[in-house]
Order: sequence, then C-alpha cells, then structure tokens
Amino acid sequence: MGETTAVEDYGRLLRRGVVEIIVEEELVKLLESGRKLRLKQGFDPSRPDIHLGHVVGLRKLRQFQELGHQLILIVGDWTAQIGDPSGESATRPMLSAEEVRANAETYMKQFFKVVDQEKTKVVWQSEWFGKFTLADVIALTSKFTVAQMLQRDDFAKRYALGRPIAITEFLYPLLQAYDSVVIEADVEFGGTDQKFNCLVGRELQQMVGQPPQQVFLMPLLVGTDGSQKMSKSLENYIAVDEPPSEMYGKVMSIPDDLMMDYFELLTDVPDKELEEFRAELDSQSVNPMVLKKRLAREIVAEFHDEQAANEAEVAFERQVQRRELPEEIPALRVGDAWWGRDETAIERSWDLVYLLCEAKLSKSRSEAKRLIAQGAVEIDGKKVTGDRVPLEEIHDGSVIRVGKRRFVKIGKAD
RNA sequence: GGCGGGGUGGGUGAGUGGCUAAUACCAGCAGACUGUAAAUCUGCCGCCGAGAGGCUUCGUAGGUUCGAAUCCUACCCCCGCCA
Repeated sequence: MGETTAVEDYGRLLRRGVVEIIVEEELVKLLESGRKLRLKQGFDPSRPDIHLGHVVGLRKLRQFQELGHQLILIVGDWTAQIGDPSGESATRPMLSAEEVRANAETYMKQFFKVVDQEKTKVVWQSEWFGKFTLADVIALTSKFTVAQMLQRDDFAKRYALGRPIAITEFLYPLLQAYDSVVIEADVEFGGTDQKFNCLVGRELQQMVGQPPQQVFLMPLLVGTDGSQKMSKSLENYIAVDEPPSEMYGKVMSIPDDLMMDYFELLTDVPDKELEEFRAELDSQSVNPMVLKKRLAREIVAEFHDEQAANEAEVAFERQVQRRELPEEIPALRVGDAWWGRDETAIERSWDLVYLLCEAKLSKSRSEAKRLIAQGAVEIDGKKVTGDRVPLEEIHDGSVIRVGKRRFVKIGKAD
C-alpha cells in the first residue's frame, strides 16, 4: 500500500479524536525516525472496570501499535492508593495486595479487548516504588513547588474556593511523572484532564537528563446522560464487558447530539462517511435513529461480534420499538399454594403487589402499588388496573411486564 | 493554640419549634407522544396499610417541649481562616 497509506495513517493518528499534542513537531519527528517508540499508559487498579470513555484512549494506543510501537502498561499499584485528584477525592481505603492483583487482572482482560497484548509490556509501579525510601520521596518532592502544583486547574479551583486538597494529592502527579522517567517514555497518553500530570512527567524527565515525552491528549467522552464526562461514579457509562443487548440499548439512549462524537471516537467508520452523516443530519434527510442504530451496531460488534450486534438490534426493535416480548424471559416459579388452593383461594384472586415483589419487579410493596396505579403493569399484554387479579387471568406461562424492560414469566413450581 | 463554618432523603442543596415525609434541582421510575431506552409533555419518586391512617428518617446519644431537622447538653466526624 506504500506511502499514501503512511500519510493517511498519520492523518488519522494525529487528527481524529485528538485534542492536543505536545509537542506535535517533535512527535512527528519521532514517528518519522523509524524508531520503535515507547508508549506509556498507566492505570490504577482501584477500579477495574473499563468503559467507553477509556476506550477512546485505548483505540489510539492500538493505532500506534499498528505502526509497530511498543506499549508499556503501568499498573499503578501505588497511585491507586492515593486516588487521582479529580474533585472531592474521598480518601480511598487501602487495597490489599490481593485485591490489587485481582483488579489488575480484571482490568487487563478488558484492556486487551482493544489493545494488542503482543505489543504490550506490563510493569508494576511497586517494581520501583516498592524500594523507595523516605529520602527518595523527599528528593522527588523537593523538585517541585506548591505554586507549580497550583497551576493545575483542579487544584487552583479548589484552593480558590477554600476546598480541601490533600497533600497526597500533590504526590499523585509526581509519582506519575516518575513512572515516565523509569520507563523512559517517549509518548504519554491521556484524556484532557491528564494534561497537568503528563506535563510534570516532561519536566521531571528533563531534570534527570532524559528527552521529554510527548503528550497526547484526547477528548473526554460525554456519558449517556449527555452532559457530564463518562464515569463510573456518575452512572452514565457503558462498560466494555456489558452484554450485547445492554450495550446496544445504552448506546441508543445517548442524546442525538452525541452521536457523531461517538462515531468519531469509538468507531473506525471513515471520516468521509462521517461527513456524509453530518450532512444528512443537518439537512434532516435521515432519521437520526437510523444512524444511531448503525453506531450501536458498530460498538457492539467491536466488543462482541457482528452476529451479537445484529441480534441485539433485532431484540431492540422487537422489545423497545414494537414493545413485543423478548426471547428470553426470566421465570418465577410459583408454588401450589399460589395457584389458588390455599389462602388465595378464599379471595379467588392473586395478590399482584406481592407477586411483583416476589418477582423482583419491584423493590417494595409501595412501589409495586405505584406502578400498578400508573398503568405500568400488564399481564399477557393486558393492562392491569387493580392490585387484585382474578385467578384465571394468570396461568402457567403467563408473562407479567412492568414498564418497557422488566418481565417475568410465571411457572408452576416443581 | 485561637476563631469560625458545617454534617438533611441516591447526589447537590433549602429549611432555624407546629402549615415538614421535609422546598428546589439532578438522577431514577412510569405514562403519553414519537423518529430511539433521543427530545418533549405529564405523573410518581421512605416503609407498612385496601383505606382511614400508622411507623421510621434530617451525624450519634440524651434532654427541654403538648409538639423538634429546627432549642439545650455531651460526643463523633468534616472543612476553612489566623497563628
């Protein structure tokens, strides 16, 4: 494919889904030097779940790997104990070595869904920080000033507002920077919120006589709520290990405005095609839903496969768009007493409230009553209006539905 | 060491003796509509109770009062400022 491919790859590599490159000319020089670059990516094994917000960066790493570069993945078993200072960081409980290892394993299993494991070397922070003495800590911290730390937007804001900043939070960027020195990173990757930390890395490297790493900053993906960055604590995330239909549905639930960002950052749909999509959306010549379905398929296929994506789509169309029943419905086994032979027989009816609770379709009796009152409950497609349901309305195999997405199939207990 | 601020329902955050199961916003749930689990609109959103109503909740434990998230006491926790 020759030279054109190389040029195209650079364009895609350096433009799509990139906010800022520090320093771009230097990075280009490195790329053109033909040297195998050392790419740095770290993670804290405090939260092992990877969601699409992380994937934006991981895809970029993969693109670099495709060009033959070497990824060094740092397991932040020390920084995990500090917690990245993003806001009101509650002090984290110390994780045991066991937990850290387990988390790291879970993390990497998901990580290598996107990133090429063959071209990745995994190292642990404890390999170097485990040997750190107080003297080393003092030496490291003495290289920086509080004023420098306060350059970081997050710190500056909190300081101005009189919000607390823990001393260990200042340590975080320093440890991260030291990582760069140890592994002699050529390029570090991160979301835009990582800018400060990455820049500290550059400085520290220069202080010890290393060439400073290049910094590659990517946009923060907005979560399914459409307003805040995707994060686990905000409950607006799509995890990479979610089942296909769940993933598909969550993608469909993002606001239309977010669609093109997702396309750009999370799929390989060519730029040219994305341009067409934008034009179609602008001129309203396409139903956004159609494009969003394409997006959902692309994403599901990336983490599962084509077939799973198609099945998820079929399920979505049936269950959400046409409000039909899903293929698989959880079953609730009901004992003989419930079939009207004992106390229920006296009233000749089912206690639907009780049934909903038993079936875990409702958290409490109060909620169950509300749901019924709001017309959210139907039995075999018939809307229910009262708490009591005549015995004959429910038989073996009846399906109770609450809202659009909750179902249970009633069956006799063995 | 001194001074001050604060701990309220999943979150933010009102409320300074009864009208407060507790304003508002966000999230969540449901319904309608639809072009999707988008958007919009409407309703719901502690628990128990068929209902009337009852019970539990505002850091913890006591107390004052006919009555407390609101007052008092002690304790716990968080934060800022000045040294």
